[in-house]
Amino acid sequence: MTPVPKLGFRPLYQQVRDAFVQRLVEGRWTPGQALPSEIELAAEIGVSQGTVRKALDALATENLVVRRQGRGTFVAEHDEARILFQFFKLVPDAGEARFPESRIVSVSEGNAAPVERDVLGLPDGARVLRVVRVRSLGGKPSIAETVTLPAALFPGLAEGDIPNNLYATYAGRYGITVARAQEKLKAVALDGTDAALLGVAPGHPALLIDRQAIALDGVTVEWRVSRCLTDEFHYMSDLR
Amino acid sequence: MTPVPKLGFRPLYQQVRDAFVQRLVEGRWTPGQALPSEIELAAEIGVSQGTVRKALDALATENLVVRRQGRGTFVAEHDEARILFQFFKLVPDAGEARFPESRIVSVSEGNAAPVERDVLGLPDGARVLRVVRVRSLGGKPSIAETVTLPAALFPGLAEGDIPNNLYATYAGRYGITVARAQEKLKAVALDGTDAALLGVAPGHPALLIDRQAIALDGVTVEWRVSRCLTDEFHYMSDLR
DNA sequence: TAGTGGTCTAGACCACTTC
DNA sequence: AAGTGGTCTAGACCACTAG
Repeated sequence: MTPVPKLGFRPLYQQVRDAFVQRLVEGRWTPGQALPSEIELAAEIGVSQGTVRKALDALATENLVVRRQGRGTFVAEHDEARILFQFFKLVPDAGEARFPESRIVSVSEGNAAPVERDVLGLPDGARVLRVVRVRSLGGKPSIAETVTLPAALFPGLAEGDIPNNLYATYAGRYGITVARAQEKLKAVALDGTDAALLGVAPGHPALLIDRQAIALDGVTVEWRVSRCLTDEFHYMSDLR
Repeated sequence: MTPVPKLGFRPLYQQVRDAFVQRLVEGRWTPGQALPSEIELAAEIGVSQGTVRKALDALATENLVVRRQGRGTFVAEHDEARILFQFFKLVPDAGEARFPESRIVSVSEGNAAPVERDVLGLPDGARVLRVVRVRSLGGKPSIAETVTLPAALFPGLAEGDIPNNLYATYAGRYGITVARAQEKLKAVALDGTDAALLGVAPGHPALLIDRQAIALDGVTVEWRVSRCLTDEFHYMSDLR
């Protein structure tokens, strides 16, 4: 007898995890909501409590849910505190991290340029929103950034006020949860435009952050390029 | 009856994990070595196999051991591939990451300056080694860096050749395993000295990386300040 | 074929929160 | 006191590697 090599083998708890992610994608479970207890979920799906536990632990590791002993398991929210911790790595050299304030410079819509289509994975002729804003840390303009979004994903966003906490808005108004982001950092000299926005001389060194934000379903939903003054701030990176 | 609040409660599997880390610190388990099987460890310590498993899984998450199904659990090594993946975040804009070559500029020993004592947690009067080197990526000088080490931890290092892969040497010759690192990034303009080392004009923008490397026992064993050209490279950071 | 880590289950008990 | 997630155990079976 030849043993059958199960090539498509995927552990049960990962299948359960995927099913749970699907519920998040579809909005059946929404941010802040309490999930059913492990026992209930296990009974519903027809697996043991331990398997449900492994699936939920995986989601907790991915910061998609928060587990609180004695209380329950909750869908993670994009509140400022969480974003500050998870997605905002620019902190003061001395003192505590704060969520930056924003001043909108311009909002526009147009046909996606080839670069934008490439980064966001959009088809020819797709339209994008472009938000340019200056963000201040401790009252001082410190970040000049351009946020590029697929217009199709965020209908009506350009008409209203652009909120300060974008990720909370993606989740709350559009049901899109940013699960992770990839950043590429470079050191550059500021051009005249950005220097003026930040109130420094042209040529001033700045940290260039090129970020792609990726939603639960793996789709890139935002391209953000930020130029940051790092005279009194630094980008924090933990390696382990 | 009042239930006793166990303030110092620490799960068994974490205590087991700590005991295993201790073996690593003491060199009873050395890089590359195969650990006893889960069953043997469980029998030796007197806990269940599941508890040993949780402890080993924790160590694997911390990149201190590597688990290979069907083969065993091994102490992680500081080979170039691992360092490249874990501790070296500067990659070419196009193409594959490579381990950089090094050219030593100077090696010196002296009394630790106040900053150095502060960063490395050294007492007054302690001595340090300072290594200045230029590292090349793809044949092009791209990183000028100063590595500062407590002389007491690395006796005789200054006399011999300074190897390219420092972390492998810390582990192999001195039994010191770098477990994690904290990096602070800034954008700066290069001064004349560094610009000359890297073959660019003074004032050229560079990515400043200020790294503290922390050993298994939590002690800071290295302070490294690197100035990196990012014209053809970027620093990769994954947020999740 | 034997030995390893990986998965899955079932059940007992503990720590924490809330009522 | 009840309900939640967290720990610990014991055992069965699976997937992978090596001799």
